[in-house]
Amino acid sequence: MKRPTTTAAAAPPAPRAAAAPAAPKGGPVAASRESAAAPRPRADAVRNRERILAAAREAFVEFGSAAPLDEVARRAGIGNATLYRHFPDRDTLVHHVVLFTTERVAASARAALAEEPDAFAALCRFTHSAADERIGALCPMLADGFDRDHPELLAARTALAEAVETLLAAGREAGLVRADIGAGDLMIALSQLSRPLPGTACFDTDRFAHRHLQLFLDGLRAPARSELPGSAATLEDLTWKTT
Amino acid sequence: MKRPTTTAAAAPPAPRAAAAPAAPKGGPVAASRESAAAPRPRADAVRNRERILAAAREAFVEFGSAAPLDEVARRAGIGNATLYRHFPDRDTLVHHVVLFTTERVAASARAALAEEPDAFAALCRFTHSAADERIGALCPMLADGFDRDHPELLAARTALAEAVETLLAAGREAGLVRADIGAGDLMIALSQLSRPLPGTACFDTDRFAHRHLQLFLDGLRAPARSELPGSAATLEDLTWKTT
DNA sequence: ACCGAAACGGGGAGACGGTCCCCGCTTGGC
DNA sequence: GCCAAGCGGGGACCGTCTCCCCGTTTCGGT
Repeated sequence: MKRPTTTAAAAPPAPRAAAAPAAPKGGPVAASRESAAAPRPRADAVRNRERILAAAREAFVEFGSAAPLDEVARRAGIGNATLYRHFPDRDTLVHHVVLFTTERVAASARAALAEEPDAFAALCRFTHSAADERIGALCPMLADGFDRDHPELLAARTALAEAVETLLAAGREAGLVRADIGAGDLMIALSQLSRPLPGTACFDTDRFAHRHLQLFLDGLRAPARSELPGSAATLEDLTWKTT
Repeated sequence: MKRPTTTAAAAPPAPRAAAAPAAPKGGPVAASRESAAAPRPRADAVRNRERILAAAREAFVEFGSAAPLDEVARRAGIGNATLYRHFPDRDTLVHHVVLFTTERVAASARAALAEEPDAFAALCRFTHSAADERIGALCPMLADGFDRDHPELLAARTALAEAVETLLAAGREAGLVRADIGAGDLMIALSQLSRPLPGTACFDTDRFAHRHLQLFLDGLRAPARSELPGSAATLEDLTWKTT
């Protein structure tokens, strides 16, 4: 859960070796001039990059997106200079953490949908694994200066939205999920319940988070046991927010 | 919080009129020397004191107990000097906010218990009104330097604990609340769901909070719809926490 | 095994933001 | 109508975070 060793999480800031064969042998010197600025990054640099993203994700969930960067570096077990070398400023780091997390959560939604035959079981599996993936790290996206409309993010967010909506729709159609809730309701409550209580790195969040998520999920089952105040929260309700 | 000035956090900054008749008319000058320092506070001072407590409660829920004090003053609609005059340092303010909130939440628990015939309805009423009372403002109590054992707080906390336990026990005995949850589970989830999402003073928390609380409450009903991981959280689990 | 270059870590200057005090003005209360 | 308690704004101090500099280590190719 804490080790993001799985996929090639995001577009690396150091342009990857994608264009490797682009440089013809004939002119290695000329190749180094412009397009072929892709000297495959060192193994330890890649490892550190992933450690930083994982550490930042935890720290952002705990302290918000204003978490001290030196603290992030400390948790990642690296020097602060290394952090700044990989991500020149805070905005860049936040951007990549959000992207990283969005993609991982979306992947877990698709996996749940594909692998669980029961629609409600799929919803449960997604919910618990999104908590483990620290979906709360997406909250900085709602903050003021964040570039919500960056193409990379837009794509990732759309994919996530689609997966979650599908998951919920399946549950509703199977008559297993009450009809008066929206994907926004799930995402908000999920973020809230999986966050550590403020000022308390101390007692382990996870022990309680999964209990309370399960209780919440029990409340989502059909038939509904009560009437809800207000109206269902859609995912648009989350991204819009007019400051 | 950072400064261990904790010692005197107790003394009420504005000695109330408790000792009002202590000053005999015969010697008003002599009276001002020591014991009778209880000149009934002015009406506007009392009003400001309450505004500060209310504003601080909101700010602490939103930013944690490290919220900028100038921000608290701004929300209270007063100058910062007035804030410091009422509460000489942050610890004192936090102390009084926690006390204030604890007492109000406990009162609402007792009211729910006394006035609602149905045990589950009482639990619902308490839950929603605790959210309105910003129970999340009690979280600073879990922070590092906080003097949890101050007599005033201890009494208030005990009263709150007793009321909540009674509320839950009534629900359990009536067979309306599942048996595998503790008061700690309720209080934690309640705090979490009623908190604003970080970095977002923007979209109104309350609109969603009550929906999600209601969903959570639906999950608390008997019969239980699932088996919970871990074990029930007691209220001791909340106050202990060994840093 | 060796070498060059890429990557790393620690320490510190600068800047930002929060705390808290000082002093002239306003307002409540007798 | 008096006067003292209470108020508000502005600013100096100070702790903290950011970000850069430079000597050292480690990777990866030959």
